[in-house]
Amino acid sequence: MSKRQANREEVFSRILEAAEIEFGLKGFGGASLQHIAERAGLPKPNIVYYFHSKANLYKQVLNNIADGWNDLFDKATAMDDPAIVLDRFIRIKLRQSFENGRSSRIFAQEVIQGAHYIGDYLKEDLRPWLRSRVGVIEQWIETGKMRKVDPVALIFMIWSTTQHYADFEAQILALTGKEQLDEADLVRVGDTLSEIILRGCGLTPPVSNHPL
Amino acid sequence: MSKRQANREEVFSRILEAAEIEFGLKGFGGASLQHIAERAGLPKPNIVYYFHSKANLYKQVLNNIADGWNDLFDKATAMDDPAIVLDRFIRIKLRQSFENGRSSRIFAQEVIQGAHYIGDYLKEDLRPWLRSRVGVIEQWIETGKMRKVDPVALIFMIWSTTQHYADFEAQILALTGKEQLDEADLVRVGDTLSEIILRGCGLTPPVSNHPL
DNA sequence: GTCTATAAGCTGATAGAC
DNA sequence: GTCTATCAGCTTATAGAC
Repeated sequence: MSKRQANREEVFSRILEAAEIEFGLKGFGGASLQHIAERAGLPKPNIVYYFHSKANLYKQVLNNIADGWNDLFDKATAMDDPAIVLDRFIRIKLRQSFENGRSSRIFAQEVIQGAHYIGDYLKEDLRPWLRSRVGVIEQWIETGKMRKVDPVALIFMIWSTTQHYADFEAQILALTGKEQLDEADLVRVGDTLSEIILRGCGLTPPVSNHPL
Repeated sequence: MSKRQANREEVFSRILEAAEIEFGLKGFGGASLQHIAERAGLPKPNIVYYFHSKANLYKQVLNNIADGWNDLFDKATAMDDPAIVLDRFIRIKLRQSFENGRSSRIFAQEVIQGAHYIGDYLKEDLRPWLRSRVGVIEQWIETGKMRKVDPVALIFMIWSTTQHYADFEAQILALTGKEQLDEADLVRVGDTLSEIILRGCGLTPPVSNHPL
């Protein structure tokens, strides 16, 4: 790779990171190329030169986020133990919320505002993923491995409870008086969520509650 | 009340409703007084005349939303049956999400963007409310009425799972292929959430599962 | 390829006529 | 009290120098 290409990629990722921060703080409409450029340490027109338009830069940011979301739950089959799979799924999702809240907040704002830029991803990628995971849960129920619950509502439940700690971080900090959430919070919340949801599904939580 | 005052109040509420819609769709930064004025059927300067500034109009909208959030859980005491109280709390919250999602989405965007305009409400109103509800749950646990769980994490769990159906409505519709959520969905999701959370707390869900 | 300069339009807010 | 006309500043995006 030439020096020029290396520099080009470095500029690309610097802009993307600056854009991620600004879009996360103010949403698509509230963010401006001006502030993104300042944060990236570049003249404003360079942003447009590299990404053609604000909307396109936003799409790139959204794509980057969606790419990083491959969960362990992906590979689970009807053969696996639902208690272990769901416990891990909850704790991994929760850790992602604690450690990379910005991505979750950008995605949340995009969905709240109607999912106009990400609608295709939801219908073409996430929807098949959901259907296949619902199939696994239905098999767990049919084979008596867990209590009969609505699989879609269960998955939405795990998503919402874990993402809450990223999306509503400001509210949680204001309510608890903390300056930031720490590893102890992660373990405590993970234990609570895992125990309630697993017991609610008629499962026994795994003995070793590693926070992962 | 004079005719003039009546008209004044009607204009006030018309602007507030238009603002609620625009802020809900695009967030504070993305919404413009121009579009709010057009939606309200008024010239743009009238918005500023009535509400002094965009930020103030936004605060008024936020205040209106917070005022409407007094739950039945407010009046619960350690004497009450946690199964009945929590079941009702979940179903009322869920119905609010189904029927008035716009309010939830405005509030969610405000919190995601840092809760700068609503920070005082969180610290001065919602925080004491949370502390008092945590106290009730702790007494339920101490008197053996329910299993020991982290009370704060439990309340966040109920908030997040119910608000999810308002805030992430676009995602849910895209994933399920529905055009809108209906009464049957409300009952089905309410049953699932109530059963999982109550069983997870060592409680037996109430026999009659009214959606309220 | 990367920058400066600038265009064309929209922003929140105001001044002043009626 | 309500409107028209307008302000200065910021928005995205482009044209053209280097």
